[in-house]
Amino acid sequence: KTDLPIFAVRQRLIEEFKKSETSIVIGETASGKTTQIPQFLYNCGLHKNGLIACTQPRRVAAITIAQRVAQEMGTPVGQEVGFCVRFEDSTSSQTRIKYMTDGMLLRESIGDRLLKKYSIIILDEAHERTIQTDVLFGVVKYAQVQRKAENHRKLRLIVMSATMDVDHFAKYFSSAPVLYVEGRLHPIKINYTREIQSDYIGAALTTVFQIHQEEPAQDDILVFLTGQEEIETVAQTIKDLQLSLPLSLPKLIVCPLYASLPHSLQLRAFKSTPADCRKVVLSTNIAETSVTIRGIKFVVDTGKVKAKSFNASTHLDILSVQSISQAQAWQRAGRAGRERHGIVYRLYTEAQYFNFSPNTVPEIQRCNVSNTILQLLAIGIKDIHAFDFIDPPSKESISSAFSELTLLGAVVQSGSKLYELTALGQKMSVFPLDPKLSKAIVCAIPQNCVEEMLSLVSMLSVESVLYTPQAKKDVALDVRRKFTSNEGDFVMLLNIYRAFKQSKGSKSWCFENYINHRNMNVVFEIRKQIRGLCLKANVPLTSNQRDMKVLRRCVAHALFTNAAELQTDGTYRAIDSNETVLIHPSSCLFQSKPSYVVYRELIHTSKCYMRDLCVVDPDWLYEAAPNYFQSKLKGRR
DNA sequence: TTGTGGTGT
Repeated sequence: KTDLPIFAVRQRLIEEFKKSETSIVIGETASGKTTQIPQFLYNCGLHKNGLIACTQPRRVAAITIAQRVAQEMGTPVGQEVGFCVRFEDSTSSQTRIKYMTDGMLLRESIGDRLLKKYSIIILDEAHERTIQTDVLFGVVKYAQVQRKAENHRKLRLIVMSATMDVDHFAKYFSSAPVLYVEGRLHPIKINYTREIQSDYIGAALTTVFQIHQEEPAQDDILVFLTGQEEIETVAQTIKDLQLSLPLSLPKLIVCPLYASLPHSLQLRAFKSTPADCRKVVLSTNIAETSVTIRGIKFVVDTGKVKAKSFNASTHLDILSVQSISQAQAWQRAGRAGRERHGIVYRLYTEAQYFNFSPNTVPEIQRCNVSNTILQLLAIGIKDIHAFDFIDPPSKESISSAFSELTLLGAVVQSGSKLYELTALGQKMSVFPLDPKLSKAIVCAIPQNCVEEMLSLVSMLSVESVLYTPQAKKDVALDVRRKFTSNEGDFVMLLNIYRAFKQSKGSKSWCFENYINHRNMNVVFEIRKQIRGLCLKANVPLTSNQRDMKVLRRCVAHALFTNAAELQTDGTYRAIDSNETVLIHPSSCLFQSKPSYVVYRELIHTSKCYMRDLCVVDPDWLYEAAPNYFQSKLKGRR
């Protein structure tokens, strides 16, 4: 390990850390900064017996890095070195170096805004600009100043990032010194197309076969595409085309890679390639940051990505194919040069590259921020407009969040631009859930159906638990028919949860019923966690197993802004936005036409569809928000 | 009559 480039600058880093309260460390992955810098600080006693936090955007990273560092220090995980992620905390009173997800540190700041148990906080992978890291920037900056003002122990901050946006970070952190650590990336040759490619999928196929015919086997290829369907189509095309190639060429092993692919199939992409074969990994942006594949020599970059954007006027999240940023293009290119020099084929011209925006728009400017705002208020930040965001969300996005939270009764306006948490909002902020789902739990308390609501909310908090492979679609739908309900998908989900519980979490039960076992286990974990939070908050764990009507009424009280009304032409009208919407064909209510429903979410594809529905009585909607519905219905023609 | 980039509490 001592041959890592970081050891060459160890002394200089330590001196700089001693000198300045805030430092910025720039270094590529594989520079060793994440594993070594916390150890340097610990070994020279700079933490003064407080905790050293090192935050990561991803759970897996927090866990595996902690394990590696513990091994290097020759101690079991959980003693001097530990990790803390949702559902799993390995730390003990001995722990001094704590790897944690940034979301976890943010949660802790609700209990102590000054984060007093930490003497050093390292924000790692800052260039990824997740919502949580962005909010933490403001929280730790405030904590540092305020701790000084209140004569608490000094808080030392270290921001670690790849080579992007350096000036932006330095400026935000009052011109903190920037320290560079050499990476270990091998040289990469970049090729652009000479002409603009109108068909990036066709261009990707051509490039893959060109590499395949000209380059030695064993040199694997990574292709960046935008989504599952595209990847499966390209995979099939490569397999088909391979049949017409000369037999003398090496065999192509095609490996799709995307997050919703079952784990066992994902693993194929990481297996080493047999001699005389070549691996082609067809991946979404999961291979940009979340996973690393060894042995990649060629990267084929289509320059496209599927990304979310938020429309504050319609309150809609839209997922669409967009051009990547220049920073993303370099991140992708870097995937080629990890073990030896690599070659990158960019399927766009150099002029197009210079037209890409230099940096990816931070997530906080692309998504609905209701949850973030609720969290900031819970931390104790009263004036959101004055909060020191490194890049603030748009005014429209913030006011859209406030109007949603006001409607839900979570906040009230207490000044021209000031908002306060209500008692309800306080209760809601206890749960690490979408605000509407937190409210559903609170609504269940007076109706005495808390246990059922915990199950439902947990089911609604994961990606779909239904597993419907295209080839076995009819069988899957048929075997799951026993769970469906004319009261809607919410009741169906509760039925599935109950059957899964009765099977004692059986994997074979899931297999037989076309249910995703991995996601069901997450449902169990979430339920256990929020049930624990209820106990801590003295929420009575009441149960009403039979009466689904009372459960649906609570749902109506919490999700009334997601209500839709049947129109005479058979379509629905979303009452909040007045848009025409349809029942998604995957819903168990697809064949029926209930007069009023609430939905979990809208997805905008070929049409605007409501996904996950619950049949409601319009009276329940009025009960929940009389003024809102009166004005909404007045506007009707 | 259909489709889900990736994370996280």
